[in-house]
Amino acid sequence: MTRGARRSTRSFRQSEDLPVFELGRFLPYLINRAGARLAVAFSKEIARYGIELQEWRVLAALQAQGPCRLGDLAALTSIEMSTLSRLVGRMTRARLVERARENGDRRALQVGLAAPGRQVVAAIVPLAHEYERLALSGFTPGEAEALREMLSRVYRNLGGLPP
Amino acid sequence: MTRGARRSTRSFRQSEDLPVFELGRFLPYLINRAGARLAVAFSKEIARYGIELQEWRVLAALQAQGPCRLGDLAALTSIEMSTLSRLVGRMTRARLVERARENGDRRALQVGLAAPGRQVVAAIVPLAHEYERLALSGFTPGEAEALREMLSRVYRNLGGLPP
DNA sequence: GCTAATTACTTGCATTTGCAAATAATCCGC
DNA sequence: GCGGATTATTTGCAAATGCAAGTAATTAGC
Repeated sequence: MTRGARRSTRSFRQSEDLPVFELGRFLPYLINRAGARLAVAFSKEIARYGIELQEWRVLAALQAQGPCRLGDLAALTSIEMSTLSRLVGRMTRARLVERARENGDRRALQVGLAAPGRQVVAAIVPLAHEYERLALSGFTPGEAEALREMLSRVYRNLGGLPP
Repeated sequence: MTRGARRSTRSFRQSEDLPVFELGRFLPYLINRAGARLAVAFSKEIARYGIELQEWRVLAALQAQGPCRLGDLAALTSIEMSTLSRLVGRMTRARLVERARENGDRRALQVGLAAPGRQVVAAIVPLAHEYERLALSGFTPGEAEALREMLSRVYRNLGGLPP
């Protein structure tokens, strides 16, 4: 790594042997970039309902899955447990969700949509679909489906690392 | 929305008219989920170089694009400007990057890799590629390329909203 | 060439985050 | 059924974040 590595003076672009990293073809970059745009735009969109993005994620997950444990909700939303714990606390105070200790296992928490939360989801879901349509402008249904499927595969491929 | 909406007692799953939101087919969800897994796993991987994810994003962008302005770097990394300003400050103190006011327009900042930063990128790039390979396990080259291309399209589709 | 508007970044401040440690309830093997 | 793991969630704390407001340099209009 040190052999003949005198810094070239000729060009502006870095060089130092290493073939330039191809950011524009790097999958994590492409995913992050698309996700960030989606997130920023959609956050602003739903701000008028007084809902922030993480809250929407929780609401959407609960609408889709029904009531579930905090841990399940964390897995479902990709929100870290301690963050989620506090988030659900706030959302409970805002009457968006309801919390109750589970019968049977009283360590566990059962989180479900509260009535006002249901109303908010009902209002936002159409917007969400509109955004998805926008994101997929120019895609054939087959392409859109392929994209969904491949993203799921990527997700699964990264699943079994923790041991 | 209030008509006959007595809360059903029979089932556990929510209902309340609204067709259940299909989270598993919702593109923003799929993107966020894959991105979050990638981010968490890769963060841990590079922690042993004392580098955090956002720092890696900056380093990778600079390696790929060469020196650029803070604003460009913000666009390139999807990191918010004020966050990036402070991040680049820390990275400068850590000798990962170098900062200089631009000649010509002295408001602007020119940010480039410093020598130790280059070493760190050189060490991490192979890991990054390994992660990408892992994420794309079971993909044909054609599929991988299609995925990249579709993610770029999604990104572009969401570009022209701000007016 | 002077002033107003714009651009490029920085900073103050209130909040949110994430890790690690704490708490609380269950489970496991005798 | 008792004590030590284990699991589910919460909380303390330091650090990171994002918005809005501030600063500094440049450009535009006259």
